[in-house]
Amino acid sequence: MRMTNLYMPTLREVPSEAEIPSHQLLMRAGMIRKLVSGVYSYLPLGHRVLKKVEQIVREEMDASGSQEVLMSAIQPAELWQETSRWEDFGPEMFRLKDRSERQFCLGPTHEEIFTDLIRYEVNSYKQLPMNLYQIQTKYRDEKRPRFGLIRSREFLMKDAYSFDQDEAGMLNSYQEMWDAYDRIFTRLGMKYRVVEGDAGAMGNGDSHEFTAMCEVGESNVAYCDACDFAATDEKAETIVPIPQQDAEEKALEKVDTPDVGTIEDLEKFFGFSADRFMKTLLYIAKDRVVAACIPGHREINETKLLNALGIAEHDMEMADAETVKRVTNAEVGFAGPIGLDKDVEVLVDSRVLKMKNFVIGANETDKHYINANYGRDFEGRVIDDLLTVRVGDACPKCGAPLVMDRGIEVGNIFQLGTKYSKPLNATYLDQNGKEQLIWMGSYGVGVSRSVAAVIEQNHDEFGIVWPAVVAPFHVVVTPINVKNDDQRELAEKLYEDLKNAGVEVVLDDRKERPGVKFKDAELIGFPIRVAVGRGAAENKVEYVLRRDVKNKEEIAAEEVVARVKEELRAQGLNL
RNA sequence: CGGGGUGUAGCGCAGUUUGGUAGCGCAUCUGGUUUGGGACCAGAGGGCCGCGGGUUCAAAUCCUGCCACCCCGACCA
Repeated sequence: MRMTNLYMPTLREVPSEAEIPSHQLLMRAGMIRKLVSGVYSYLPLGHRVLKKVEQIVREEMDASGSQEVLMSAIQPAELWQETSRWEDFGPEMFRLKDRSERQFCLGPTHEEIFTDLIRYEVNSYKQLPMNLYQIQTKYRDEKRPRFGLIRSREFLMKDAYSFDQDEAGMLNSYQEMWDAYDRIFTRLGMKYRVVEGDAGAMGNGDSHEFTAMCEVGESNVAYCDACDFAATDEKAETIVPIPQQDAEEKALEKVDTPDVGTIEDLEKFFGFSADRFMKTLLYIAKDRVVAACIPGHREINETKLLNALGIAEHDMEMADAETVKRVTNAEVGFAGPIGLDKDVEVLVDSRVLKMKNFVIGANETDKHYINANYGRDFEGRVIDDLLTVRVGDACPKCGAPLVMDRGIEVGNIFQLGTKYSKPLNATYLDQNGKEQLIWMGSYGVGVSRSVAAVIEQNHDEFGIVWPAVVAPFHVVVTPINVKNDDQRELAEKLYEDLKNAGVEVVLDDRKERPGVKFKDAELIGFPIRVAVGRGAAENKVEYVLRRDVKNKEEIAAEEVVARVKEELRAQGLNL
């Protein structure tokens, strides 16, 4: 490709809307443009990268035995109503109606649609196991699209669904997908971790997330250096030590605590540390109010609370001040489990049961109880764990202190069990002629998100540093001065030679000064640059790797093709 | 959805306080010089100043309603 024919509008300045490196660089390198919030167009360079990531995913899925299909993005409401996810999925679903008012959505995921595809025609155990996948555009009306391709409302995803006879089969399929994902992200050159995840709206079995580690990531993962434990902060089980407690239960007593509403205030007021208090957090969950009681020195984990309540995220929010006043008869800051409005369900983190003689809100402005004790003074539904993990917490597996890091969730795998086959009645006849539910799994890779993740892990002050396997082109040939016949002719020759050798090469034939060409080449991130300049008359050119741009090597023109092929092979390309 | 902010040329911004010819840098076009790290000179094109109402002789500027976009918080591939 000649650069004069390539639509790659690069920008010198950073668009003000772009906050993180991948978004800024994708915009500046002329790879994407925003259409509306959370919706992007892919220009030629960006499209080539997207296709390459897609192809790596496709190859590894095919290698795993999964079969590619293509489903519509438009899905009828009826299928979603069968699993009751039409309501459960909530406002994130893009919904639309046809001319006769029939309801549809733009698919945010395809469990229902794939299950429907196989439910009438997979009838026998002989047809199982089966695994189908597609690489297709997904739609989610995110509350807050952000960070360019990382959180967009339209995105390219590979989604796969496995169908098995029983749990053992499902676990086997799950492992196969895990292995395939390891191969995919390894080929993409990613630094990633596989972490236990919370299944959320997808299912209720185990799930794992493949997280590309980087500073701007939106997921927090907790992991252990001493063993293989790793989980998202939503999922990670917390081990929370409760300090030595009083031996005897003391008498409950109401005390004045003027203007002492927060845990910090309480610590100052009583001179106790935060672990001597119990917080009572009020939430509105599907039109009712719930109270979550947790040790005062820890933070709640709303995902765990949602799971305990069995509701979806969009059905719960922190209670507003008005609601707090109504159920506690007090200003915000004095909520406690004693004397709360009787319709409020009280959930208690199990660690509270180990605490003795602690301080709680009295549901009366400027009053707290001291010496409160669970069981004697109040009760509630005890939940094992409602807390958010912290750096330094004991690893639930081995007890070593946990470490936390950020990352981008680029893939996930879910054990679905019969969550979808049951409501959709996807069954088969086993060897005994008995009808059985199909056991399912679902498996996602964020293809467009992976493009952004690769950039987050591979860039420098000058631009993108593409791994060759996903680079839009492998090589840029840069004649320094296109008016110089020697340079122009040698550059043209190298361009042809490289093309003939199967290398994806761009000839920067623009009438620009060298600085402009170098800046653009580094911004776009071609893995290899061959500059044809003053050495052209002697058949000498400059050979530079993007990942080591300061290191310039002068080589003979005859060596170029061999050197390029050698480098690209070393980076995992078949040439 | 709550809080904050911004909408002026393709990109980055000034101008709005105090109403009076719509500007600057980059990019683009023409001509010339230049050619190893985002050149220089001369000239040129490009604007529903987010949209609708209102006030005024006069609105980018004041009032008002709406919309879009961005950031922070809670959710996901």
